[in-house]
Amino acid sequence: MPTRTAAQQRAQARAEYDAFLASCPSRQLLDRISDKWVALVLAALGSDGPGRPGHDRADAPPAMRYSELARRLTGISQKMLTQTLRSLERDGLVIRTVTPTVPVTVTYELTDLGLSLHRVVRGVKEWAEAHLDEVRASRERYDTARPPG
Amino acid sequence: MPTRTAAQQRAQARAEYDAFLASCPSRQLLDRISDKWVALVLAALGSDGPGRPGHDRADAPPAMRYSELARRLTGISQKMLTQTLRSLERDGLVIRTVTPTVPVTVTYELTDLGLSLHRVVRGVKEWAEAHLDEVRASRERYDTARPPG
DNA sequence: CAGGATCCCGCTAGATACTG
DNA sequence: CAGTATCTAGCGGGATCCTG
Repeated sequence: MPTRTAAQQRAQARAEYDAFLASCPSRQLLDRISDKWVALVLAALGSDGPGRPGHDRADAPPAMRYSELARRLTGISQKMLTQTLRSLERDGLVIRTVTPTVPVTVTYELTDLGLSLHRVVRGVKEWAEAHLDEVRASRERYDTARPPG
Repeated sequence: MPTRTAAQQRAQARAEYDAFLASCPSRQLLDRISDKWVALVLAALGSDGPGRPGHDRADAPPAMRYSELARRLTGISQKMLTQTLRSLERDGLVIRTVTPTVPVTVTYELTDLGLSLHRVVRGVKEWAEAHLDEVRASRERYDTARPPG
């Protein structure tokens, strides 16, 4: 009888990388994906169903145009949007498709790898939306307990 | 017959906040929790079981001392550790406990709210560790396809 | 339409020194 | 031990102008 379960062994076998260690390259990757714009872009590209009406296939991640993303992510600068999308493309999380119309049409869609990250990262956005009130209440308590001065 | 399922209605009812909107306060909260150090601190405080041996209760989130956290999160500066912990405390995600020994002992532990965030954020760290190889391969392909120059 | 290039400011993260 | 205080360099990120 083993001291570890099969699930634990699997988890450990996969974890040759440890983001707790500054020297581990997974630390830098964690830094990259722990980003507001990454979360929002992935959320936009991964959301299907009622939140995003009018897309073609119901089961596949919808492709979105650059301008669509820019409209969806209010307040993002074109620089940050482009930069984020390039980074995601380089990391294999999104596919960039250029259609030579005039003017040119560029669409972005999640890869399978990007979809897998979307599934975990969407939770962060949803958590923020769901628990904002509790966080605000806590801040108010904290700030009134020790007045800022 | 409703056009939306009960689950969809619930999700929408909760989502009075929308982080896609720059004006929505949940956007700022998303920005705060989309942070490398937040992810790592929560991961450290939330991890129980074989990853962190020697804690007292097996089911409760373990309390950790400041120095323990500093040792675990290699490369973090004391400034960032303190700052991150203060922010998490203010937001109601961790509890800071001061024990008047000499020298003083300070421990941190997750609140229920913090535990709920930990459950979603732990996935991000694990994703980075699990998929780093794929990301690296993608980067190499991308960079060789278009040489940096 | 979908960016590329450039300028520039602000704030943040790190290093260092000091303390109850 | 667990911080606080101060300084500074660096760069993240916005604004603006230009283009295939």
